[in-house]
Amino acid sequence: MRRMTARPANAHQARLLKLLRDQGPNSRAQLGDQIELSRSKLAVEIDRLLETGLVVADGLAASRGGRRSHNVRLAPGLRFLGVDIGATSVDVAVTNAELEILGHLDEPLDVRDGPVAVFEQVLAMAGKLKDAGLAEGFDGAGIGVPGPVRFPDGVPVAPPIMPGWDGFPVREALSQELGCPVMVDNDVNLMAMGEMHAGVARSVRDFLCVKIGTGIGCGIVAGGAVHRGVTGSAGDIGHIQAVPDGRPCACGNRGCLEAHFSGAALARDATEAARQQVSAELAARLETHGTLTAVDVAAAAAAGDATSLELIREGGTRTGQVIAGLVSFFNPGLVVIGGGVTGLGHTLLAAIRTQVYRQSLPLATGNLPIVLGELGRTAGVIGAARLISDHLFSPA
Amino acid sequence: MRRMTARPANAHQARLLKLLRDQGPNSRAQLGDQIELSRSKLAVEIDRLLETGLVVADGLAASRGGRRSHNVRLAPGLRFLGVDIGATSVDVAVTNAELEILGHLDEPLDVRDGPVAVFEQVLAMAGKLKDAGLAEGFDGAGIGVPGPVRFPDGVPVAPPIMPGWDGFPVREALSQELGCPVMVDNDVNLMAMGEMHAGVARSVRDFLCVKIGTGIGCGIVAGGAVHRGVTGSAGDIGHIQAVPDGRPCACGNRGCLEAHFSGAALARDATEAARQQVSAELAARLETHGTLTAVDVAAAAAAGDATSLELIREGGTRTGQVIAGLVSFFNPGLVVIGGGVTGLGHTLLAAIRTQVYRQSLPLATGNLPIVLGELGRTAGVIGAARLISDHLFSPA
DNA sequence: AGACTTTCTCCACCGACAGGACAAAGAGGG
DNA sequence: CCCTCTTTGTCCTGTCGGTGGAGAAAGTCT
Repeated sequence: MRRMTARPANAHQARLLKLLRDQGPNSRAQLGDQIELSRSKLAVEIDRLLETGLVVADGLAASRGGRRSHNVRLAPGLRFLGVDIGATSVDVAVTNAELEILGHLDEPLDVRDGPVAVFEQVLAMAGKLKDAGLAEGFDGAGIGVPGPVRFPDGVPVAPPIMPGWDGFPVREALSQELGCPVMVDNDVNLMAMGEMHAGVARSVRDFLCVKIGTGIGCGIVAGGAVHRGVTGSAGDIGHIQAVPDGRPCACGNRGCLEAHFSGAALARDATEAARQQVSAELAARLETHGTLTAVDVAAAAAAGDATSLELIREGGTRTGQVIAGLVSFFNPGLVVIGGGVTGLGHTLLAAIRTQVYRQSLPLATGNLPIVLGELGRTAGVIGAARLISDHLFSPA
Repeated sequence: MRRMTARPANAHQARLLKLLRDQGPNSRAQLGDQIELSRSKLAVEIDRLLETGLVVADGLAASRGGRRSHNVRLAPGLRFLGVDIGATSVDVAVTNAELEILGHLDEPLDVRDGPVAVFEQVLAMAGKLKDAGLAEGFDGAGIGVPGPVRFPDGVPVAPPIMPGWDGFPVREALSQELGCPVMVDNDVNLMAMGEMHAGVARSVRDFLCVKIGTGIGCGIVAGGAVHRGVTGSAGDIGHIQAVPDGRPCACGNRGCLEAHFSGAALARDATEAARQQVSAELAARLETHGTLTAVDVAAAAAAGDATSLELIREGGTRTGQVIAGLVSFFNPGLVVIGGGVTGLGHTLLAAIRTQVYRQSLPLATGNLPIVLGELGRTAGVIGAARLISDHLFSPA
């Protein structure tokens, strides 16, 4: 299959492509209702898009009491690759132009193995998806990495948990390997974009997306756009002080949020509790698995283990303290909680909510939903596909 | 004088008006260099602006080796009123269309007297400036109030320190009284806009502006635009918890930043120190003035009083702790410190800097200036004038 | 079958804009 | 003082983007 080469020639075409992406097949009339453009002009632009091959005819729609409309849709052969690299696992998915997931793989991985090893694995996973017949090639790829990224050129900068990645030209290297345009961003930002595109944050223009996995980060969406900060490190809330003179953190300070609550901290606390025989439930799991993770704590809590519940509640409270400050500062319309620890579910959510509603100003919390993400581990890859499609569906 | 009635008819005219506002008189050629428009089209738009009276001819400029250029400038009779209402004082200034201050008054005031009394005073001050021959009327006014504002309609909402203002239609009422368009915003946001227009934050697109006065607030500028949050309360950092189980705060919580450091807290601490005879310097000032304010602490510190220095240092450390979190979160390119306590100067600044540089991530602080505001108490009124001019210089 | 609706296309007209030609006004050199 | 070069500003024409109306195409409903 010939890969996508054309780009929208102007802002109107870009707008139309994004409408078709977000809403699927549409008739000219439906599109005309949503765009400030006369029918005639609209027809011209759609004809041009049809010529480029980005858009194809999609049969007749049902009549609404008059002449039946001719639908158009994005080219069905377009394929985006979404990659979400975490600290200990990676998700790779193929989507069509409407950002629907056609195939999704996840594998364990150690990001500390460095970019070369990681990309070998990622490319192999992409190859598997191709071999399964889901794509013959990719028109674009979005990549999320667990650290700060200099966004314009797609290069990680000084990532604390990714030694060996500093300055590696991710965008350029992958673009070369895949033979298509690539965009790179922080994994948390992509999760936020995913939830904004297809999750709980649909149509919300100002919100925070807190991702609690191995570490803790926060995607910031202001006015419908991701705020990345001047060096791409915005949202790095894991090292905000949550406990004065608290636990030592890898960053050199004490009391960082991440030192007190995160996937890694929770696993450590649980192991400690198991070893000290504080919790029989956890001790049994340690015996079985040889090591404990957040998943074990979630399972133990679900089984009613008091120690696990207390660990989750305390972590939620710490996290809630920090989020409370961010809510006062940023005044979002929504807070989304996601990431690996989402399995901790409503115990965690309740602790966070309690703390935020107690500490933040009533005006800021009055109508503030705090909810779990809706997309789970697909949020990142959908966000990645969204990132590259936003790029490709903009005038060149 | 006939007041401004016209508004720019399109985006080009708006762009030209803003260029003339920010750069003063300009020739067509100079304007053409900064705008993506052909000379012919540019000339047409300028002619139209000349017809409306918003812009006037301003003589010939010096030759640059060829034909001398005909300058144009914004109508010299345009007048904006900038009002910055604080908790205990009010600033009122008149500017021309280039936002240069032609006259400036400040008076003490108690915002708790309610909107009616306050506006009576403000209108009287505006009248004085008129009587001084600085204006015959106003083409627009910007108003800053010390509390959250529902921005689109210019109404304070649930302002903690402004009982009696909740829901008062400030914009509508003042527009009626002054007979000109009015825009209302939080005083901190206006300070940020002022420093962005004419102060230290010129040409910075992402920065924080921390105003420490009676209370503490923070203006947030993201991508060159003020972020106000969904309910207009963004930047309300005074009630972020700075000290776990710290002092009780008026908001009902404990350990709020504002309870530990602000103009009001500092005055209280100083009075306490004077009463307890910890500081002879402060005790003497209490004797003389009957009451102590931040100004007394600043003076005592300047005179070498150890207690005052320590109070400032501790306050700066607390503030720095909170700012450190915000810096990690927002990753700004600049932090501006301003407000009434700016008089505390470099002792305060040093304490804040130390804490931020210690606690925030190196990537976020690596190239982060933390500086005092440059405009002092004019920042608010310049920001207010800027606010209304941005509004008036946009297509209707 | 006829009336009404909805969708889409065609066409004439308008305004936005670019770019070149040209005029005006100055600098500088011989 | 004349000539050339430079810069600025105006005028004119051609092009393109875009609107809105007329009308054809293709339905539904009575």
